[in-house]
Amino acid sequence: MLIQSKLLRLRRIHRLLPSTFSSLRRCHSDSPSPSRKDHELTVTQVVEHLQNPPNHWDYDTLRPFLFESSHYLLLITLRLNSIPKALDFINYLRGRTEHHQALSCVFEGALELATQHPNSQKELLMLHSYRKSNGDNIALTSRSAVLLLKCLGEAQMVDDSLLLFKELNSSSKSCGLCNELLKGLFKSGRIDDALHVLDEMLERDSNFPPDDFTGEVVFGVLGKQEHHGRRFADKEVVGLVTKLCEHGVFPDAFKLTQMITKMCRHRKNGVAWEVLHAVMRLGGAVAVKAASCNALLAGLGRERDTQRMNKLMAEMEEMGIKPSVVTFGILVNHLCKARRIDEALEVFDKLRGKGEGNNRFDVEPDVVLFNTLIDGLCKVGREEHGLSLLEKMKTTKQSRPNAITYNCLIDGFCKAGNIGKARMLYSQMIEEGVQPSVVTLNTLVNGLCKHGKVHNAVEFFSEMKGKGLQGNAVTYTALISAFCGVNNIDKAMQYFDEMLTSGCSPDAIVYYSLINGLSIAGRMDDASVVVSRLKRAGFGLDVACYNVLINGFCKKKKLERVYEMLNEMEETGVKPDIVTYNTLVSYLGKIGDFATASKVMKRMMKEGLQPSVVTYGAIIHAYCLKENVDEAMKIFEEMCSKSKVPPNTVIYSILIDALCKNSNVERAVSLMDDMKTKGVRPNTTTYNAIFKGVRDKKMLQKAFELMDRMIEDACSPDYITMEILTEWFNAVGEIEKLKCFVEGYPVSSSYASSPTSNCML
DNA sequence: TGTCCGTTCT
Repeated sequence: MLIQSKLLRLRRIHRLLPSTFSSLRRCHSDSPSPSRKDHELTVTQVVEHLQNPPNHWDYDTLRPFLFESSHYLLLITLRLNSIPKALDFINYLRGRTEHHQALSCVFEGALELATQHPNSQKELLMLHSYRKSNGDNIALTSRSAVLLLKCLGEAQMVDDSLLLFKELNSSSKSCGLCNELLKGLFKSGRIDDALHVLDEMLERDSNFPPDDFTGEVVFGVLGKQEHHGRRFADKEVVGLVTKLCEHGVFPDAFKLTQMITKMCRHRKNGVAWEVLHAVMRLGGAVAVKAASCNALLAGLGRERDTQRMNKLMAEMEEMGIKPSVVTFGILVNHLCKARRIDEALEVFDKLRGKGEGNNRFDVEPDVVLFNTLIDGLCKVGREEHGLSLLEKMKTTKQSRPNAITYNCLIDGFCKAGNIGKARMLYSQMIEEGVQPSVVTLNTLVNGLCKHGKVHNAVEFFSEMKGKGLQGNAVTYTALISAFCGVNNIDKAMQYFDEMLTSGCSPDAIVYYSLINGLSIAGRMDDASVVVSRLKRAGFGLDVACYNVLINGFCKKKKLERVYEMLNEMEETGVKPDIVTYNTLVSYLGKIGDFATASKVMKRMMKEGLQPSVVTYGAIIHAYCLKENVDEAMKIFEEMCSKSKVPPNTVIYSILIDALCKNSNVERAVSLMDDMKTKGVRPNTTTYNAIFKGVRDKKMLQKAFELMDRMIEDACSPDYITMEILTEWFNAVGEIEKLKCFVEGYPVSSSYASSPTSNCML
């Protein structure tokens, strides 16, 4: 750029009188024509004359020049080669001539000299101030205007720029000048002023229509991640792009992509859509490449807008915009996230030419595409298929498996409970020289934690730390949650401190997990301390976190803290959700405050939140606690017949428990049957409740039958189950059956004649 | 311009 403008300037001066300008002589070997030679002499004479102090200057000697071509004056000024001298010249002329054009030319010369000065910006600004305070009658040439605007723009002297622009008449305005002004205006965040200038440029009969540089400036601003000043309105963006394109000024592929990406990031898919389509409509496949379409496709994918994704794909095909491997990456990812994995595999096969027609897209799958598919397969529990793709990758040259490939598979096998295979894959990646990342670490730590192997997780983490791999907030979240889960709060706190001292930067989630753990453990004072630390770290609480705290304070019967939380939510604009209301209703029900509970529910409905199964559960539970099982059953019947929320396991469990306590075991048993027909799976709590009932009524055969059903339901007995059954079965001499049951064998007489032998299998 | 890990109440 700089070189280019210098060259332009030189060429301009060159055109005037090349051979007279010593610095140019070297690059201009033509011998000067005789007429030029004449002028050279006179110019040289004047320059020599002006070397005298100004009070010795003779106006008569100079006068002929003032009225000859203004180019000579510019040349003379340049040859003075001194800004103070040029200013002397201007001052001299200002007092003597009516010929304003002469002044303008000498001033232009002074500006040119300033641009060549080592400290050009300062010199130019000095000339600007000079003109502001002394030179009302120095009209600017268009060249002078450009030079001044450029320097004012760089100095962010926007108001001066605008004044200067206004003072120019239409004929001295040029596209280059407007571009300089625009650059300065955008740089200072003066969006409105810039749009005003653009309006002038984009007028139908504009004398200075936009050029490519205008486009570079405007599209650059529209694509920047952040800019000062106000944001552009959606309409302004679309209008600007459209109008520029109508003038034949198109964004390059990079800038268009950048613009679209930015709009999509700001959840403005609609604007991005219009912008891309404006460029497509006016510029076609020449102006729009796959990358820009991909940016929009990715945005649409994030919003799950399948319809418009399809439409855009069709348009690309129609216009001859060739999709790239990234296009397919986005498509496949979208299908995977929608759990439409088989369709994703179909797309994958198509581009590799396995489907009908050969490789009609001429696209080779890359690592990202493979990884996307493998992850998609793992997420729906098809890890084995994922493994086969891993093997396929190893046979290709351009898409060797990387850490992400292994991370997806390791996570898949962890989630499926196959920790052994996950660890094997880890060893395999090391063997193959694929460097594990912090995500690999986190995936394994989390997998181990989630399967009750917290100790192994800690061990693995230490091993990785030994290899120089630091954990991040995700690692610590997994460990903190795991230790809270086994009620080892001290260890959780210890890891939280380690995280802070190890220089790892925590995020909101890691705070949430600790607050959650502390609240469940009933350590509300500690939870409050972590909340204030979270706030000090610049984070805020989300609804889920408020819900956790409200629940914790409810359990501790600290109602004033509950209200404090609710007020804070209102102040910070965090809207209570159904969980918040359920927590409150549940608490009020438990303390028997039905009046307030019903008020809360009314408020909930007013906020547009419909009661959920948990809301019903809370009320049913409350009636059961009041030993009003009839009312509880009435609500239950209502749920079954009228409401849109069918009862779930928890609700059945509550009622079965209450009925048994009320000695209505028959009704409880019939509810168990009801669950079976309705397909609601009982859990251990349900069985524990009914076991207590049948034990109290000494219904031994029923107990055997239920034990078999419990095994069928893949529901394992816990220590409460054992407490209920052990003493009873001992007393009636059936302890062997209990042993079989614990090991997962059927016990009722309809199954095995010899339970003992069964147990030995 | 597309791929992987953590918190979420009743």
